[in-house]
Amino acid sequence: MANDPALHRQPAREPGDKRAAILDAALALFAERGFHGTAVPLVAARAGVGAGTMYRYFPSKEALVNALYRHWKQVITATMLESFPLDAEPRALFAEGWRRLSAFATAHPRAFVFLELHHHAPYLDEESRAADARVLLPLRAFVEQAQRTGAVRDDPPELLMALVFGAVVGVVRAAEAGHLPVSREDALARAEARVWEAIRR
Amino acid sequence: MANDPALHRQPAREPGDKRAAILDAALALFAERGFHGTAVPLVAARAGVGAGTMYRYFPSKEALVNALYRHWKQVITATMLESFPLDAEPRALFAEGWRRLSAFATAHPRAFVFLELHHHAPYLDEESRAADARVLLPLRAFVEQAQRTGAVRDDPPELLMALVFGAVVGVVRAAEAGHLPVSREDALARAEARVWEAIRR
DNA sequence: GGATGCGGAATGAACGTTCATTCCGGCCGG
DNA sequence: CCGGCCGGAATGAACGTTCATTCCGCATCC
Repeated sequence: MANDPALHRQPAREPGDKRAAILDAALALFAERGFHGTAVPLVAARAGVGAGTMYRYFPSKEALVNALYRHWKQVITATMLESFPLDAEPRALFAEGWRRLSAFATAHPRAFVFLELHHHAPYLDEESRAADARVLLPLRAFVEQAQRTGAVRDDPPELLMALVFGAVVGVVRAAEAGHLPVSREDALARAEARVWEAIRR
Repeated sequence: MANDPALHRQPAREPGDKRAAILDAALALFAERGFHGTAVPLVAARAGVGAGTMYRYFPSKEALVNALYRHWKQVITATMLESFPLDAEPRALFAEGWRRLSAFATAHPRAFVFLELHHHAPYLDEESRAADARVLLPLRAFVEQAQRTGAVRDDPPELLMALVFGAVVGVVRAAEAGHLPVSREDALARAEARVWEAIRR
């Protein structure tokens, strides 16, 4: 920002520098105050740019929130799916999936809250909505495979996924609010064992 | 609403009539679009009253959302706590608590979503925040009692509660979004058995 | 090598719109 | 008739967005 002397000594103007600053500021504010509760000039101030500069990088506030949503959805999708050990045992598969989701929530808590808060919001466009399916479909396939081997209960896969993901969100939000007497990592690790008991046969 | 001729022929003006209409309209709109995303004149139109009339019943938009929050928090608190069979077995206690929460979510799905969405929002006042503790503290006591009898795992009670409540929210939201191949009641009933497995010793 | 001027990025004051809130003329029950 | 309640037009503040202007690094020229 303006009080950073380095900016004056070394311009260090990499391209995308400000774009990243805007996305970062928008993530924090949208996660905390919601889309309608966040004024564009406020995002600009937090990003350390002028209000007009926002519109050099994003054509509108809606375009900004969509870009942000897609960016983090893409990160969480890659985190969950990249080189997943498909051939592992169901129990190990669940542990690995949980571990990856926990790692994302721990590394990027604001992004996790943001994605959860803006899920299916009316100002997200088709492309952003479609991004959801890209994670959910492979996950559903894992559940069905685990059910076929008899390791997981025969409830509807969507129900089990809603239950598991809901539990993760509940624990992360409680940790974020400071309601838990243990660290987020510790809480998520303990919850993993509990939730596996919920879905295993 | 405005196109109901009965309103003109028979005033049928019970006291609190319009107040209830306003609260009902606000519930639907706040649950769907959020606080900042909902314009006051829109609430008035949906309630079938003039924009100015809103301010005869609530001094401000903030006062309206606080009244709404407190009303439904009070309803869910009464639903959960009233004449609870304290002396029952832990398994039956859990079943009854789950049944009551499910009944509330089924009877008032918009209120359930609204309460969840506005939990700890910055425009809620101290009184509204304090209402939360009135449900959570007795529930925590139940968990601790069940842990003492050895029926429930010895994880932090807050963690178990976050996990259970998160799972309920996850299932309700999935049902609300039409993502489940079974009805909300059916989904919640199946999930009850699953979640008990998660927390029982 | 230093001065000059150019081009695009950045800026923030200003614009039209939308919002929460106020105000007032009319309407309805007594 | 009259008094209170009501509706919706009016109001000012705040919003998203635009645009005339400034700023800055670099190439060019003397």
